[in-house]
Amino acid sequence: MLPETGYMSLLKAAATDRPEYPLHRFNALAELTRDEVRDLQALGEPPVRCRRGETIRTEGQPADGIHLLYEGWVSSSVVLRSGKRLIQKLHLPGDMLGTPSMVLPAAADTLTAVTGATTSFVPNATLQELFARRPRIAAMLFMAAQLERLTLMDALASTGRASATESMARFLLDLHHRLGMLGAVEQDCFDLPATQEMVGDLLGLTPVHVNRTLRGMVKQGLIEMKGRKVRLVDLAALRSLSPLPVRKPLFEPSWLPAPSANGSKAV
Amino acid sequence: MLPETGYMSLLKAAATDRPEYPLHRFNALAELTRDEVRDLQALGEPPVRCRRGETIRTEGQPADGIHLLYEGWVSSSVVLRSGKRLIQKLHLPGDMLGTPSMVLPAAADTLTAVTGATTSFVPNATLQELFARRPRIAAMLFMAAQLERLTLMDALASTGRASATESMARFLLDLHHRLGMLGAVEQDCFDLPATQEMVGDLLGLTPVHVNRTLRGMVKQGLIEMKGRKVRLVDLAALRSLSPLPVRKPLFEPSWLPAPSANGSKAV
DNA sequence: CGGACTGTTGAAATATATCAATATTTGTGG
DNA sequence: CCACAAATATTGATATATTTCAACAGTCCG
Repeated sequence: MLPETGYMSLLKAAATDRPEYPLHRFNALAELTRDEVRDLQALGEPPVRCRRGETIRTEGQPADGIHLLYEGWVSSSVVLRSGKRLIQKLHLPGDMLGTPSMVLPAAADTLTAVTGATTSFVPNATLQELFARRPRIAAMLFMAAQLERLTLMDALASTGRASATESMARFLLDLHHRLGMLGAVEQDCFDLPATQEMVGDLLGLTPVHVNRTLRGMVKQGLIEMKGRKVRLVDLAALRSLSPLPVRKPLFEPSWLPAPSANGSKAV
Repeated sequence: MLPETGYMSLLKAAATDRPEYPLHRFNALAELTRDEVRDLQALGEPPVRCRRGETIRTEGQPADGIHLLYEGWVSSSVVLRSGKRLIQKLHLPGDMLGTPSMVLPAAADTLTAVTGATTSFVPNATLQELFARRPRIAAMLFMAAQLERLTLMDALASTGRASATESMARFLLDLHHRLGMLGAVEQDCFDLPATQEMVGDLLGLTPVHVNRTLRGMVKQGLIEMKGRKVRLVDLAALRSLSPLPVRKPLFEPSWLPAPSANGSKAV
């Protein structure tokens, strides 16, 4: 019972000193009301901490909810029949993990902590309730799903059709952009906790070739690397290498429903 | 003004003799009430017919709505910076086209009719109203988006990481499955109106290599081809070639909201 | 301190792209 | 219905990016 006690104490600590769920993804879509913020912050169960390499959820397991990522990096991966692993996405804080599996009896992907990570579980029933009570948040979740589709479409465009260097450029620019929104980029320099093997599984390349590609880009003066820090030296050149430009989603789409009136009091 | 008259008469004809929008995608998720069916059938503007090769909507154009596909095949494509074209998906009847662009100021993809096709436009404002009025349909649309994400994830798994033959097997099995739901498959034989170049743009292969791959599969006895008809001769072998199994979505997920009570009268 | 990951580099093998030429099909106007 | 042009399919020879295999050097972490 020893592990249990550690887990319980962690839960207790989280309940009293709960970290904040980053809402920048929602804020990019619309200005949230105070009630909406409160609802979203209270959505999940108490956040749980897991260590690097730990599995949060395994492909094929029954899945009856999603996970909110509070802190850290988490990968979403699938194993192909050939035995190869495919990483579909590297999730950053603020992402909602595992939503595609909501329509399946079992989880479609495996969620693994790339760094230490804090996540919070949200049962499907809770989401159902939110959908019925807050049509505006429902619409935003729908839009978030469409944004994820766009991301996947762009990934599809870069993988297979583009050269290794082009794919890599896109990957680095995407991270640069997403980490930038979290304030984790300084002078175009950021932490890349993924191993080269992971990057390979993400881009559809051999780890060996990932290495050669990165070294080549360093030699060309496109990037600098030191340990697990990367600096994008020549952003312009990287952008012109990338098969697609980074997308700018629309701010406050006109067709969002009005905020619901039912909150703690007025709105 | 000549084209206008043709267009107008077509609209009028459609208004009186409107074709049905295939709802099998929704029916796979939940049993629709009569009111829901009525709402969905009345959702779009009068359907419009377009001919093979015609463009329904171009990438970069302002997009303030989506398209329901009533009949025919439509491709969704993007042009990369390199000039290469990427086809993201071949849409079949019942699909909703262009939803990812709802979160963007301009369309993310170009919609082109692969065969003659009938589509109906749905302004974003109409969808907004539906979201607010029918939370259950909103939830189903959300789930449909998640299903599309799964499809894209699988496509990502097959493109770039799998061999040409494996990708092709998956592509053919996917069509076999989707066309089957529409009743367009007889004895594992179906029409494939896409050119080999299109298939190449879809799988990330050269048209030349698409040809070699198909011919190879014929020689191996996996498939048969005659004109633009394909027959999947050895389904078992194709399935074991495919990098991922075809997914079976969950029927009637328990967390769907209850149908709204407001029907033909009150709102 | 040592063992296990992780990164780096080289040489050979291979799947796919590219270039090019010819056959076949499809669509269109007479 | 035919004839003709354009689009599409087919096949061969060669080029190339990436993989695979293999060996070794760092680096992390208990």
